[in-house]
Amino acid sequence: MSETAALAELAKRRGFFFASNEAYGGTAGFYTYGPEGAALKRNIEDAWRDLFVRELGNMELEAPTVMPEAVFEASGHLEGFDDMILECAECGATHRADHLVEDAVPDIEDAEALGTERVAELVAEHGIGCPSCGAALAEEPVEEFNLMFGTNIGPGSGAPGYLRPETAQGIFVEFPRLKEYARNTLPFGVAQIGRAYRNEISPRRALVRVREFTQAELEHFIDPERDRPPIEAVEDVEVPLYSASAQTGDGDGGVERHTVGAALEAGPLESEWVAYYLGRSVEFYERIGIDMDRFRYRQHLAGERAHYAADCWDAEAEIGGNWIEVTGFAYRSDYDLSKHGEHSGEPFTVFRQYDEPRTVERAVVDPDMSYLGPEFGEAAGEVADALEALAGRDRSAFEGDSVTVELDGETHAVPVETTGFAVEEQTEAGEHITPHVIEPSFGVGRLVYSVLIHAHGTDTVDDEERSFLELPAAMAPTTVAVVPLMTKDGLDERAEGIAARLRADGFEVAYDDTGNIGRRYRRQDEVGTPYCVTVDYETLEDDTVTIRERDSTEQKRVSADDLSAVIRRLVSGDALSEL
RNA sequence: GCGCCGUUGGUCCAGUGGUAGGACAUUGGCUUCCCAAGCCAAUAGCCCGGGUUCGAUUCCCGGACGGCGCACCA
Repeated sequence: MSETAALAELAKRRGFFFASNEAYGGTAGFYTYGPEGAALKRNIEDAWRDLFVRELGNMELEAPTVMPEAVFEASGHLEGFDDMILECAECGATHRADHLVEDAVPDIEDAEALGTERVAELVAEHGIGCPSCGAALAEEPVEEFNLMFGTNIGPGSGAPGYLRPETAQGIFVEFPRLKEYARNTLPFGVAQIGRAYRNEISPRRALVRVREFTQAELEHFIDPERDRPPIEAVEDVEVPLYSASAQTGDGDGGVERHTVGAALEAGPLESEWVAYYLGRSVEFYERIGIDMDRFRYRQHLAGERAHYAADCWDAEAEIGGNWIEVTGFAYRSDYDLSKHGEHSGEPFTVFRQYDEPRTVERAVVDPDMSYLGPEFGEAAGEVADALEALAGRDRSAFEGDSVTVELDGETHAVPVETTGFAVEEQTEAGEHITPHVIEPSFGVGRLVYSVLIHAHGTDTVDDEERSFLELPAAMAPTTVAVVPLMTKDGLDERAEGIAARLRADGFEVAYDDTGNIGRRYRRQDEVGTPYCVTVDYETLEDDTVTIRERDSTEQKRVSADDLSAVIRRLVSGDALSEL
């Protein structure tokens, strides 16, 4: 059985994840995390939060999943997530109509912007045929397919809304308030863990491509001219880089390991900020249990990156022979905030003070409206505006006795003394800038899946095959299982007492007294429980128990009183053999 | 979305035009002083709809779901 098939079987049987709504035939693209999976996912999210929110000093928010249409008009999703689909009546294949037109007509590069009707006309005019079977497509309608789930906000159909296709917009749209919260000072980072929705044409491969998924995103707002990441914190971190040139065959074609510092100096890393987060993320992947030998950072190819992304890398994990994207690291520049600023009319900017206030000379006017009014009638206001504009661009026009402005092809002469023209010195403390954004965007479901695939293994213990999940102790759904050797002579009562105490001390504890002891160990191995505590006859004599380690199957006897402290040490990384 | 293949207890599979069988798992009992052991018993299934047929889990059509390929993946 392939590793993906083996994991799918395990995931279903042991409650990690499974297709949703199976009682009703199932719904493609939706998965339910079972008890083990929900716990693992939560632990991974907490690890992410611990690093990207707490340790890096960022803030976290929680925004709605439904947003009004205007947000996606601004973000570009309404247009950009909309595909033009054209179906061939002959063979039934569907094609991107805009791509067909772009391929067939040399001077058209963005057919999508032309609209469906025009694209349909172009298909007919150029006699474009079906790439699959060659049949003429002239009679086929070009249809829109939007990857966003639409809904209505409020009764009726008055206010269209969409389920967000990425969590990021929930942060961007709140920027004006968030910058207030951040006391108008850059840089600051805002994180969010939440659901996003895409009505994928073809959901595939378990948790890899689904229609509802969890993202953990950080939007780090910076002043592109002044802010630098604390790169020294990560410059010695080694990162496996799969550069664009390696992918296109210019390089040696493989993954190269560099330190962040070296890769910034000599390439292929370009942006310090992206490099910083690549370096930071290594620790995260290691902590959650990604096998770093099956992991790489892949640089986007030139044609692959979004038009606003200056430097873009994906973190990819190898699963069943395929590389899947688990994180996108993008330098989004000021694209998102600028768009929301333009569309909303609100200031998506931060005031940046100059080091020293600057004194600038500025030509101003203060027209005497009691003259302009009677003289120019209803055009007076426009004349005044024209004077102000003229003062800004050509103060020499005000040197004579009269100044001439042109309005709708008509020239108007205005006596200079009525314009209130003056050159003033003004002090400017700073300017409004639109912050740039660095966005590490993690797909939580894909991380859960990668961690499970990488952790899943089999070995042989006492001639029996064993299936186990080598999860980091801190990620495991259950930290410790308490098992009595026998369910008699009071061993089980004693074990229940120990389990209760461990629970009171804050551990995720399982208690199991069914079947023989080996079976119970294997059960815990299979869901990744790192430690089993066994209560045996010696426990009754001297109050000691054994701790069994999942990975080595080795055991060590410790005092029941020390149990919580010992397990705490083990979870934080101490080895059982060194206790 | 298209094409090919598939869908049988919880899981993995066998099988059949006369409504099914195994393995593992699960539960209970016995046994057992540390790694899925053994014995006994129990629970539990033919994806959905329509058609053909005396009778369909089996054949045909459609749908849902899954795997792979193509397309798609701002």
